[in-house]
Amino acid sequence: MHRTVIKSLPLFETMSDADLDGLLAQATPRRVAQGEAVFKQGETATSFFLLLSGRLKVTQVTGDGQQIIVRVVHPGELFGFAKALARPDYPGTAMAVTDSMTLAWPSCLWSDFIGRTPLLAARTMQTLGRQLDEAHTRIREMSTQESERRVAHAILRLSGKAGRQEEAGIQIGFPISRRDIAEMTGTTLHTVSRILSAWNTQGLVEVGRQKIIIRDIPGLARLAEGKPE
Amino acid sequence: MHRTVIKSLPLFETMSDADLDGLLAQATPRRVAQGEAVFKQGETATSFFLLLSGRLKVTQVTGDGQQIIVRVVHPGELFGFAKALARPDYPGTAMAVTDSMTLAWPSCLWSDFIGRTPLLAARTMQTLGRQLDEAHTRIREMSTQESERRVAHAILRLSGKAGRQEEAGIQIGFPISRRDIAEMTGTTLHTVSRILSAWNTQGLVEVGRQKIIIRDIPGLARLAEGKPE
DNA sequence: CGCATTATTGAAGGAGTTCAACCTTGGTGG
DNA sequence: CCACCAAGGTTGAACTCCTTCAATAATGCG
Repeated sequence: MHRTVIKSLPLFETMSDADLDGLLAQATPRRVAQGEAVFKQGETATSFFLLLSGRLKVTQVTGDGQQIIVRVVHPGELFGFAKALARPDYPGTAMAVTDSMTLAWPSCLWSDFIGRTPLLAARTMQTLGRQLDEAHTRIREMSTQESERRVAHAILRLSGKAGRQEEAGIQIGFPISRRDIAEMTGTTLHTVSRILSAWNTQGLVEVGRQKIIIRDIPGLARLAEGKPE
Repeated sequence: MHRTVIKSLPLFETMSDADLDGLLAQATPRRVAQGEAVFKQGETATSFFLLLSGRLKVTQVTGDGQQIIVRVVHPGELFGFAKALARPDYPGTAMAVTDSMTLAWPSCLWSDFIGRTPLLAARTMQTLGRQLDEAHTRIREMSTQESERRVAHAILRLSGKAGRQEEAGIQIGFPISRRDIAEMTGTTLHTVSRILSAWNTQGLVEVGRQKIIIRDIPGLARLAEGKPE
């Protein structure tokens, strides 16, 4: 039933129809409503997942209650593969920011999953590598850049991954709050609010409740690069 | 010649002697003097490496010349496996902080390398996962903690990986400057200097030129956890 | 319609950066 | 062998970006 969707994903493109069917036979589809969690930080990792549609955010909470957004999961991406890290539990909480569809496999099938096609293992490693690269980018930005540039970078990244062309500009294709952006950039919702308000006045973006439309991508990019206006 | 050393690494423990010999036959050993680079950021990734002895730091430079330390490589760890990310170039510079020994394989052997033993692929993925986890920890710390706690965490982590028991306490087993710590924690060498001086006065550590001896691990741990003294 | 969630904005305060000057240490070469 | 110098380290003072605290407004869901 999801065959055609999955078949079109780069992750599975080299897999034969028979193998794919075998894989799908063991998967459980699940609908996740907005605001609902697929799994919670610290829970035993019983499954790993593929996001078919919608959007998730993966968060971590620190001992003293502070929260950060570790990753945004886009359709076609694997998530919750704690077994790859040889971890018994999920390191974060995966929550739907829009109504989403996931496919779940039991964790014990992980080695089977990546053993099936050598390419699948390689692809997964590449995904991991890309995430690592992104994490290092965030670290670099947090170390060296002021918050306005970090927010600009974050929004540009989101627009690339989840941008929808509208008349007014490119809109981030899922609800996103000031707090979310703050948790992605290592600042406070107050600072984000001030920055977005300023950009709104300058005509760079158009903001609303849980909504951001980018009107001037090059302008934002210039800000992100730290160039003078 | 390095057989016994390598054989004892967890990475290769399940490999047969014959396979190991095959692998070693294709590897090139190389001595790297302190301060010398194994590879530089942006260079074409012609090889991937294993650190036999010594210690490396992997750094990245931003467009505007700011530098951060992405990772410290300890003996027995793989590094420079850009091919796993399907990257053509090295994302950072690997520099020896002590005289080191490395083993290099041509990049084209990477798929052969991880294909040889399924376990090797799994292990590499776990390594990648651990690095990702560590990166997220750094992001979390940089988002939520003041610099003193971050420095405490960084030093505790180093002492765990490279600590040497001395009479005065546990010494970090390689030369490390204030600047290095600043580049690992996202602050300035000035701030690190002030923090270490204060700790020195309090008897938590004993500092010297490129040298740190930890005298009170529990005390540092308490600081790292943000507990009141 | 009411209330919770999200967002805005002002004011005050502080942690850390930046700038700057000076001190230490160890290695090198005259 | 010791004088010098570069690299590493310390420390003060000013400043600033961002957080924190606080109060108010807008939005949309039940």
